[in-house]
Amino acid sequence: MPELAEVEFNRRQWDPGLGEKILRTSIHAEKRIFRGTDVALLEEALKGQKLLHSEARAKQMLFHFSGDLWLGVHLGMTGHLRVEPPGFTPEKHDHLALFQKRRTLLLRDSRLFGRVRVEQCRTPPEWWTSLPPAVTSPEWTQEVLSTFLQRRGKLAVKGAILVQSAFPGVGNWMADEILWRARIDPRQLSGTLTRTQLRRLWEESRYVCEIALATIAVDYSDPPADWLFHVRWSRVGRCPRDKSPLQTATVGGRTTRWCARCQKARK
DNA sequence: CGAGATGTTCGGCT
DNA sequence: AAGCCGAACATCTC
Repeated sequence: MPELAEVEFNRRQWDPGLGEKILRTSIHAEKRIFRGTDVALLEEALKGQKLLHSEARAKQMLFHFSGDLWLGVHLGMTGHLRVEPPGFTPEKHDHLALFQKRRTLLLRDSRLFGRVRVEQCRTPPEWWTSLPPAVTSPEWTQEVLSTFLQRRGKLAVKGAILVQSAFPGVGNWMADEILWRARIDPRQLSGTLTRTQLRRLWEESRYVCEIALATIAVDYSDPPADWLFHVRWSRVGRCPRDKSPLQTATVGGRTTRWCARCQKARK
């Protein structure tokens, strides 16, 4: 479920708990999502602290608590956040539970590809502050994009879009959406994009991120009806533009869907 | 019942 | 030697 906008949506699920104390926590400490994490901080230090603020960037979330505590959450492939009534008994895959007086904040992740981290420090942790500039930010220029694509010239452009240091927050469906809108064949090599293709890739990357954040992130509502999004999971999907059947193949290591008629490899 | 899934990381190979 | 590729991680669903 979680790419850029879904991550932002999940972050908001814990908003009802802002400004309120954590009375106690419950964690499945031996699970993989806590690898490399000081679970003692979660089990002890968080007690009595208030949830002050939260933020999402790329596929990461950061929750700030009093006592200089910072909780980082990555949802992996199957993670999600939700709220249940106070005293809720965590279920099999509810690996982290924060109990407040009026509700329970939960993280569920069945496949355990996600990650939880905790740190105690004055300022936000380094892994957070060193995240790359958002695709929608002014720093994400055509120039920066061009340099990156040249450096990864032998990589299929689909694979390049999945590189988080260059397209923070963009995942598999967003990559397909961007390429479909930019009319670029996902198999085309990054180093061979024409100037026009580069400009379209830049524009559509920003557009897809912006609109996803304005729809999915807010209330999980659908992006516009003409997006590939609505057909890319159907067995016999057709291109929203020309109605020709979508192609399916593994590109850049992931299942990729595109329209062979309007996404042409150019040289 | 087997294949595949909206993600990351590691190890091997070029 | 940077960088590409496939495998592994763990569980559920179609």
